[in-house]
Amino acid sequence: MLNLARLQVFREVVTCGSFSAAADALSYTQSAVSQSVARLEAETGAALVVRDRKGVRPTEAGATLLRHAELILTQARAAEAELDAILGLRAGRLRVASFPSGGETLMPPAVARFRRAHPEVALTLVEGEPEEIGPRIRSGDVDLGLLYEFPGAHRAGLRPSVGLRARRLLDDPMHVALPAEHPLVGVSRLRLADLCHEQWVQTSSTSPCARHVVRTCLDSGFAPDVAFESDDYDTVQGLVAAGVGVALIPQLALSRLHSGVVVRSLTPSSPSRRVTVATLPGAGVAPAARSMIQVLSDVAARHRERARSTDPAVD
Amino acid sequence: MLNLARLQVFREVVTCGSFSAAADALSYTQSAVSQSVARLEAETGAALVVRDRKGVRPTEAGATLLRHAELILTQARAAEAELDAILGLRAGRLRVASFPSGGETLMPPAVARFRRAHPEVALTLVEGEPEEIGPRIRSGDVDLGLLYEFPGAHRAGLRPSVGLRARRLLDDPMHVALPAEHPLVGVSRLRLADLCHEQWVQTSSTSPCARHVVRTCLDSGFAPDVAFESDDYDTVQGLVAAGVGVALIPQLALSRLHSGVVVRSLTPSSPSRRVTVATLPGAGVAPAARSMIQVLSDVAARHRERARSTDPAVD
DNA sequence: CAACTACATTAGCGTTGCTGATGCTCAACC
DNA sequence: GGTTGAGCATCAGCAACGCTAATGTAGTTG
Repeated sequence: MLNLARLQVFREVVTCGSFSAAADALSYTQSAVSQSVARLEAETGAALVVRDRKGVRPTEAGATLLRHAELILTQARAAEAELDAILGLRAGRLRVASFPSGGETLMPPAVARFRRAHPEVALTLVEGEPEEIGPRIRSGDVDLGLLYEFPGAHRAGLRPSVGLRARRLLDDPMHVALPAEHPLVGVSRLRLADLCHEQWVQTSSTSPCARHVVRTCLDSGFAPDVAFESDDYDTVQGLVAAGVGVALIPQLALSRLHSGVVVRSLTPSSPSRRVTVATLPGAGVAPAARSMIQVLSDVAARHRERARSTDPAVD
Repeated sequence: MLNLARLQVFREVVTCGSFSAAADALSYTQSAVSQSVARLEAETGAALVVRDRKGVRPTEAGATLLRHAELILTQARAAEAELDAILGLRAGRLRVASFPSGGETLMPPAVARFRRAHPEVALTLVEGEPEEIGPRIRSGDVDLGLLYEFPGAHRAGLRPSVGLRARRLLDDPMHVALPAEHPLVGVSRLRLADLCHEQWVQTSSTSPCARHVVRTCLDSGFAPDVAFESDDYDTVQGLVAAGVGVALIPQLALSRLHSGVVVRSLTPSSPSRRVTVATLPGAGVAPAARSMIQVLSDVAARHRERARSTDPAVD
C-alpha cells in the first residue's frame, strides 16, 4: 500500500530536482528524504529517480508514479478540505424532525437563526409525532429531533427518547381552553376539579397528550367525559369555540388563538409536557447538530420569557 | 496527512457495517480496526462512525470521507498497476538512439525481436553520431544508445560514452574498399602500407572514423592522400566504384555492397571500431532498456557468427 | 442471571520514520 | 593536485506507529 507522505516527499523531490532542496522545502533533513525515496523505490520495486551529480531526475516509472501522485494528493487535500468545511459548518447538512406544534412555533425562529449563522449547511425539517421521531433518530434518518414527553409516561410505556441523548428545552404547560361565553371564564384560581362536569374535547385517545389529560383528571378525582377527539389542535380550538366542550391545550399549540376561545391556566399548577431535543447518544454529534441544539436552547429561553409575561391566569 | 492503509480499513468498516466483520475481512484483529478508526477520527477531528449495538454506521463526515477514500484508493491501485505494467514490460516506452550504420544493420532485427517480445512497449529510434548520442543519453533524452568508439580515441578527445554505462557488443572491422578493376584486388595478405600511394575517399575529416583512418595510416608509415570526403558510406562506395580512390569502410556499413566495389580485409588485422550499447550509469536501468540490451547482445552475436563465415580476406 | 456479541482499552513488541553525524563521489577552484 | 563544496548514502538512536493478545464494558438474548 502506497504511503501519501512518501508520495508527497517524492513529488517535492522531482519538482525541486534534488533531495537536498526537497528536504529544505519540506523542513526535513536530506537523510529523511533519501530514506523516503529509497523506501518508495523498494516498495514499488522500480528505480524512480536517476541520481546525478547535480541532483536527480525521474525515470519513466518515476514520472508515471508522479502523475498518479499528483492526482492522489489532490484528492486527499480535497477530502481534508471537505471534512474541514463540514466541521467548520461551511458545508454539510442537518436533518431535523419536530412534533407539529414545536415545528410551528420553536422551529421557524431557530431555522432562521441557524440559516443566518450557517447559510451553507443544507437544512431540512420534517414533522411527526414523538413516537415516530425517536426511531427516525435511532435509524440515522434524521440528525436531530424535537420531542415532548410527559413526566410519568415511562410507567405507561416506552418514552420516545429512550436510548437517545435528550436535552431539556422547556416545560410546555397545558392550559384550559373554554368557550368565550363559558361561566368559568371569570373565575380566578381555576382548578381542574372545577371542570369535572364539563364535556371534553381532546386528541385521539391513544396519543400521549390525551393519555396525560385523562391521567391528570383522574388524579383530580374525575374521569373526563370526552365528547370529541381530534389530533389537530386548531380543530380542537374550533370545537371548543363552538361550545362542544372544554380542552387542555399545550401552550405551544396556542400560538394562533381562536377568537371564540378563552385560555386559562390552572391552579395550583398546569399539567405540562417536557419539550426536549434529542440526538443519537455518544460523542458523535455532528457540529451542525450541536449548533442547532444551541440555537434551539436560545429560542426556548426566549419563549419562556415571553410566556412568563403573558401567563393567562385570569386574563 | 491521511494514511491510505487507515482509509482502506475505514472503507472496509463501512462496507462491512461493523469493526469485527471488517477485521475478519482484512485479517486483522478487531482491536487493530478499532484503533485505526479511532486514529483516523483523531486526525480528522470528526466522528466518522456512530457506534451502534449491532455495529457502526458512518456519520455525515464519515460518508464524505468515504466518498473521497474510494477515489483515492482507486487512484492508488491504478498507480500500482501502471508501475507493475512498466516493470513487467506490459507498458511504457523505450527511446533508442543509434549511429547510422548500426541503425541500419543491428537495429532492425533487434527492434523486430523486441516488438515481438514486448508489443506494448512504445519503441522509438533516432539516428545520430556517437558524439551527439552520448549527451542525449546523459540528458535523459533517450534511454539507450548504440555507439561506437575507437580504441585510443581517449587520447584524441572525449569518448562519447564517458560517464555512461557502456556494454561492448562487437568489434566492427574496417575493410578496404577497392574499385573492382583495381590491381590490388588479386593480392592476398593485403597490408595497409600497400595503399600508401593511393588516393583516399573518407568521411569528413573531423569525424572519428576519418581520424582513425588517418591515425592508422600514419602508424603504417604514410599520410593518406584524401581525394574526397563524404559522411555517407553509400556515397563513399560510389566514389570508390567510380575510381576516385580507395576507402576504409566499417563492415556494418557494407551491408549493401556496390557492384563496382571489391572489399578486402587487411593483414595482419583490420583496424576496427568498438560498438557498444550505453545507458545512464547506476542501478536505475529501465526494464525495457535492460531487455533491449539483451536483445542487442543476441543480435550482435548472430552478426559476429555471420561475419566470421564471410571474411573477405581474398574473396 | 448467564451467554453472546458488539466496541474499547491496555500492555507489549516489532517496525517505521524521523534526526544528527559521518562517509563517499564528483566537479570546481585555487 | 589538493581543497572545498554540493550532492546522495548510510548508520545509530529514539519516538511514534501499528499490530497482537488479553481484558474490560455495555446491551441484547435465552
